[in-house]
Amino acid sequence: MVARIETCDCNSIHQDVIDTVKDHMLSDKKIEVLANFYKIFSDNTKIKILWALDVHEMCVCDLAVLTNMTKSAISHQLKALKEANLVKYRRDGKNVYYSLSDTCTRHIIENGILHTINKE
Amino acid sequence: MVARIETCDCNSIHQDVIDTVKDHMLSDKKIEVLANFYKIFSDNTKIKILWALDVHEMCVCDLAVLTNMTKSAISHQLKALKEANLVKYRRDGKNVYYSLSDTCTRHIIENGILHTINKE
DNA sequence: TTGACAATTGAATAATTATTCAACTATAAT
DNA sequence: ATTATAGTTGAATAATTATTCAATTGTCAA
Repeated sequence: MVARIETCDCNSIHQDVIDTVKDHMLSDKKIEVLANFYKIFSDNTKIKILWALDVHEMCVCDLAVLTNMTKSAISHQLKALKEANLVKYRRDGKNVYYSLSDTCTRHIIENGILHTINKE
Repeated sequence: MVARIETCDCNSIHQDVIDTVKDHMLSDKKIEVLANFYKIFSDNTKIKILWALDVHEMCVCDLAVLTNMTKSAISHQLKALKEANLVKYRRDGKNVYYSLSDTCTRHIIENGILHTINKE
């Protein structure tokens, strides 16, 4: 028997509505994965990096100059993008060149722009 | 004359690439607005609320019970969703009923699910 | 094999966002 | 009017995420 933790002191809950919604609810796992996916696109730096890489592959240093940030900061961000499978890389001598690994990336960004077109 | 703050000590920057990318870059404003838009979808609670409201309009208390969170926490989240113009509300007596104000919301979520389908 | 430099890493710090808490407003019923 | 309940609010706190800093790795050239 699990102790139910009350977070709500309401009397007028609509239990039928809650039940219906629960039946149609996404799984916690799906929500978690989805939130993590959009988390990438909720950061200015990451969007900038992704958009730049869609134009041309770049090394860490190029990205640092472009964004006026340190190589370390960029490297940390690229790590997150790698873990999300959004970028790939190749080493050439001392440089590591990054590029997009997923064609959806541009669409996600463009789609977001469409939905925010009147908000700038 | 603006003092250039050096964030990079590299010698091997590819200035041609940086220039090309700069030409195709999104404006800072667009990136900002876009990041703020996706910020909404980068939070588990907000996704849960939005998905629930797509199924049926709900009062704050219903949402609190559904998500097992306090009314206050839900209310704060709803405020953010209101400011993003994603939800609308109507008062009926002591209750305030929220619903989606933008049909794009479900598409954004479903689109995200498509892109993360193999990651759960 | 040593020096130089691009890149990465982990830990510390800074910045941002979510939640809690207590006080408050709005509405309805007595 | 008073009381009860739904919802909101602002400030404090907690939790999360980004950036900095210092040290380290990998590669190349001398």
